Amino acid sequence: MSVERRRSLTEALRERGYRLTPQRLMVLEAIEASDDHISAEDIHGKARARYPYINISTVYRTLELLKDEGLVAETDLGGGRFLYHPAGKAHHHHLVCRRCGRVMDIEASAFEGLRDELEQRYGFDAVFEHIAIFGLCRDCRE
Amino acid sequence: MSVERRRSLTEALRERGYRLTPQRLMVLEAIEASDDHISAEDIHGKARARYPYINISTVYRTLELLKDEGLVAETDLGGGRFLYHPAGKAHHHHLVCRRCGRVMDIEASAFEGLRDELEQRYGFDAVFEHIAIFGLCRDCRE
DNA sequence: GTCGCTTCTGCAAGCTATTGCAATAATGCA
DNA sequence: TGCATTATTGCAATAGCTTGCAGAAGCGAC
Repeated sequence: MSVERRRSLTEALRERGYRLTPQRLMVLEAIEASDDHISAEDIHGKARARYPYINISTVYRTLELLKDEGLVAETDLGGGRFLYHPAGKAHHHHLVCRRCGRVMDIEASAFEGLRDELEQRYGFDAVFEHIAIFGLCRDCRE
Repeated sequence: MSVERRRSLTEALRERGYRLTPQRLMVLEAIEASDDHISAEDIHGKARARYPYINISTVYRTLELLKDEGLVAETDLGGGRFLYHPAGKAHHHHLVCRRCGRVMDIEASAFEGLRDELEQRYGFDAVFEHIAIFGLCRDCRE
């Protein structure tokens, strides 16, 4: 994580009365260092390699904070645990194949039609955040 | 539960090599007796009122079975636990208001557009089962 | 630098849900 | 009706995540 990045994070947190702690930095860096989605357990493992005393509950509390700040996105891809990744990139969603387990990323624009429909029919302002949709991928449909 | 209903359930289970046990009947009846969605814990409570030795793990395993059989639908409405209801009625989904907590039922047809889009763009056969969509209801949008 | 306020952390306990295993009981067949 | 087979149950342990609380530490003021 760059120095500029860290400074902006410090300010972002401080504006809301949060503090910048080593634990929080380690959690965020573990997520940013991951190419793919990463689980809370793996984040804990990476952070503990640098600071063995960090507790898993601190990881979960930090993840909640980073979610609220919009820095990290949480997704349930159906593996019995939540996965996390940086929210900075363009919003996207996931198609999870129930047979082969493959996860495809799709553009958020796929949901625009549904969003408009829910708005018009029910007056509902839907928030789509890293949705996972389950089903069968092209290859597994035979 | 009517006698006819029970007989068809017996046959439905037996066709697949399952057995009809008192525990399974109690779980299913608890769900059917509930007007609304009901949690696993509440199902366990109702069943235990009739048979105090039934174990919570039996409830969960029965729920899994009933889900597989298509008799019961499971939904995560965001309260930190899953909720269950009979699947016999028309399929529907849920709009959950993040502010007031209100849950609106919506028709499954609202998802047809999205389904078609995922099929055409990605060749993906999406399965929408009692989806919960979070956002803001009409009243809470101010 | 250091003092004090308030947030944050680590620990332990707790919650919902799942799983391995041995005992139990439902079903088919003689 | 009784027996053998095999699904099912209850128990206990476990996984993932959350929460209450007391001590630790970040941050601003001096």
